[in-house]
Amino acid sequence: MIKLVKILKALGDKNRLRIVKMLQKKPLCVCEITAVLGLAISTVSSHLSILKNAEIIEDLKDGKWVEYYLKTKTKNIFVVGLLPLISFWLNDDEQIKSDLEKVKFVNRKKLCGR
Amino acid sequence: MIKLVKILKALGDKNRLRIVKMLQKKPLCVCEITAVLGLAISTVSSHLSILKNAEIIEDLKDGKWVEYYLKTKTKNIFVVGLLPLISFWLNDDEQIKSDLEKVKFVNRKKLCGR
DNA sequence: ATAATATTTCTATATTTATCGAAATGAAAA
DNA sequence: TTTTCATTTCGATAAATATAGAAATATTAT
Repeated sequence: MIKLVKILKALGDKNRLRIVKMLQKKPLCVCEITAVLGLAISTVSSHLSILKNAEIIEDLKDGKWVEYYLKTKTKNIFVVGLLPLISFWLNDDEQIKSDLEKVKFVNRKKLCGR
Repeated sequence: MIKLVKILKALGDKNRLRIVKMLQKKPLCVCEITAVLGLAISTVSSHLSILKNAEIIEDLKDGKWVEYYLKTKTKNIFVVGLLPLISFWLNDDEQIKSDLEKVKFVNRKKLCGR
C-alpha cells in the first residue's frame, strides 16, 4: 500500500502532472522542463526526484544534460494502470495544451547551451 | 486539472485508501469506519469530507447515522477510471485484508447504539 | 588542468496536512 | 420538550510539502 500511496502522492500535484503529461510527448532534460513550467530549477529537480522515487520516471545521462523518461516499460502494476489513464486525461486542459505546445519547440541547446 | 489533483491527493493517503477499499465492500457509517481504522472520530470525519469533496464518495442520512457510499454511478471520468483500478489493487495487502475482514462483522447498532 | 555549465543537494521559509480533543449540531428516543 | 448520541466543526499542534536561492557536484569544452 505504501508504494501506491507514494505514487498517488507523486501524481497529486499540479506541476508534477504537468511534467508527466510533457514526458508523455517526449523525453526532456531538466532545463527544458524548467523552461516550460517557469519554476526554479531546484524546485523542478525536487519534483523530478519525487516522480523518480515513485518509479514513474527514470533518468539517463545525455552528455551535459540529464534526460528524464516515463517508465513505460515498468512492471509496477500501479504505474502500468495509471499512466495510460493520464495520457487520456487533461488533453483539453488549457494549461496542459499550452505546455505541450511549448514542448514541441523546446531545444536544450538553445535553452541552456550556447 | 484542479479536479484531478484533488482526487489524486484524496486517494494519496493510507487511511483514505483504506476507507475506499472498505466502501468497495459495502456502505458504512462513520462509527463503523472509525472502529476499523482505530483513529479519532473527528479524524475519520475529516478524511470522509476530503473524499466527499473530491466526489469519490457521498453520504446519506440513515436515521441516527450517516452512511457513506462510493459514487460508483458518477460521471466524473477521473473517478470512473480510478475506482475500478483500486478495486483490483491492494487485495493482497495485509492491512487491507485485515480491514476487510473486520468490515464483514461491524455492526453499527452494537458499535454505537445500545 | 581550468573554466563553464547542467543538475543536485542543502538551508530556510511559508503553506498545507493529519491528527486529536472539546464544543457545536442535529436527529431520534424517552 | 428534554435527553441521548452520532457526526461535524473548531482550535491547536506537529509533521510534511512546495518553493527558492546558494553551495556543491559532475561533466563538457577550452
